[in-house]
Amino acid sequence: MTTEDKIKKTALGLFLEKGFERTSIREISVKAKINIALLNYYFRSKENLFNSIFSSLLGKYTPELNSILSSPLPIEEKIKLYVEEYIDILLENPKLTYFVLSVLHRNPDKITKMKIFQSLYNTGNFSKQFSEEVRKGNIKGTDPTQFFINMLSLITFPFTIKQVIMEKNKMSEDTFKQFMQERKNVITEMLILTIKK
Amino acid sequence: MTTEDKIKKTALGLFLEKGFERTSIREISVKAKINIALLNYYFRSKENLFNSIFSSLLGKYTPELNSILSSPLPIEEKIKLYVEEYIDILLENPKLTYFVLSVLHRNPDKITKMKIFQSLYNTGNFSKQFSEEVRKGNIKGTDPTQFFINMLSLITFPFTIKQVIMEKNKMSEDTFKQFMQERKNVITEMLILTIKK
DNA sequence: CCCCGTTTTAAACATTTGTTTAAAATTATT
DNA sequence: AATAATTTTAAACAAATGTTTAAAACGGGG
Repeated sequence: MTTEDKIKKTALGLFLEKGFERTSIREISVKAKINIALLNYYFRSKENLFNSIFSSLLGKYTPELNSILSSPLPIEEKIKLYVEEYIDILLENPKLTYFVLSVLHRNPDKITKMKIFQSLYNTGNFSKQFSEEVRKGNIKGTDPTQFFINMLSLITFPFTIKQVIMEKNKMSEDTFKQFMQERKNVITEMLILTIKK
Repeated sequence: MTTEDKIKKTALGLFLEKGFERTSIREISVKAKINIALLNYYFRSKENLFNSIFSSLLGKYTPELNSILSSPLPIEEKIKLYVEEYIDILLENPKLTYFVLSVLHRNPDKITKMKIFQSLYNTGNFSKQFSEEVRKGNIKGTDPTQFFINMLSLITFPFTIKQVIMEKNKMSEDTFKQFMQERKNVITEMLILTIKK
């Protein structure tokens, strides 16, 4: 593994675990067993390192989600696939949601500029299809924006309070995973129930 | 206003806006127009100041929400009231949800100890009533835990991505408020639809 | 008016932070 | 093998952080 990759991998782990400000570049360098100066040699700054990592991470997951949303599938299929895929991603990376939120709240002004962010909430195609189905009389006339936010909320929020859920319901890591697997159906059925005539 | 209150008020504003680590005690003291040392005179440390503020803030809102959950109202009424009250609280304090999440992720181990946290997710009474209604055959047999998390997700998550929602849909501050007002019905109807036989 | 507890002040403290420097080591090129 | 370019190193930098000190200012009660 190259030095650059060692840095990125170690830093990602720490950023996910402790957040940006609570992770020092010294901690990264010690854990990655490289000299501190290398951090500023490969990336120009801590901020830059973070952005690089953040983009890589989102770039790893967003294409799959977006391809579902922009596929030619019927809307109910699409919802089902999206929910399942998104939950699978978050089961693989449970801290992702809070990670994204923390970036959002640290740089509240930069949102517009970040393409990677827009691709995470790429509702354009979906909303169009949704409105079309409403027009055709196939589904109930709900606000597409409200609907999409419902879907996002139901999928992602539980992961931000994972510890609370586990604590409250005395779950192990495995039971939580199972809980989220069951949740795929809970969410899908709920969403489809809302739009079904 | 007493010095202590000036500190708490100023610090709360900054903590909400920029988070714990990005807010320095110097910034607080300058903005509150008090000497830095007073911060450690009244509260013993920055951490302590934060905890004090955090408890005050949650203590201001949780009782109302808990009184709804533990009231003798029928479950559908209860859901409606809870959704409305919670959204009203968050409209008044939109950063509250992320604020709580940031505490949760900064102190992932301390959760159990914090009583104030438990009172925020005080599902005991509600789940009991929910199961009872299922037993009586009044509502569909869904998992109360899943249901409560649905409710929490639908209510709180949109506030954590407020900027994204506003940006994406070109909303002003006022249209966002209106959007969340409409959302009260969206959520209530959705939740009741899920449990209605 | 003076004393005493409370409150406020200015200054300094030790650490930690991200970043830079300039030389050394390593690798690649001719 | 000699030179050039890249990578790594140890050390230092300035700035910012939370916290503490010890003296000063304040205010009410005897």
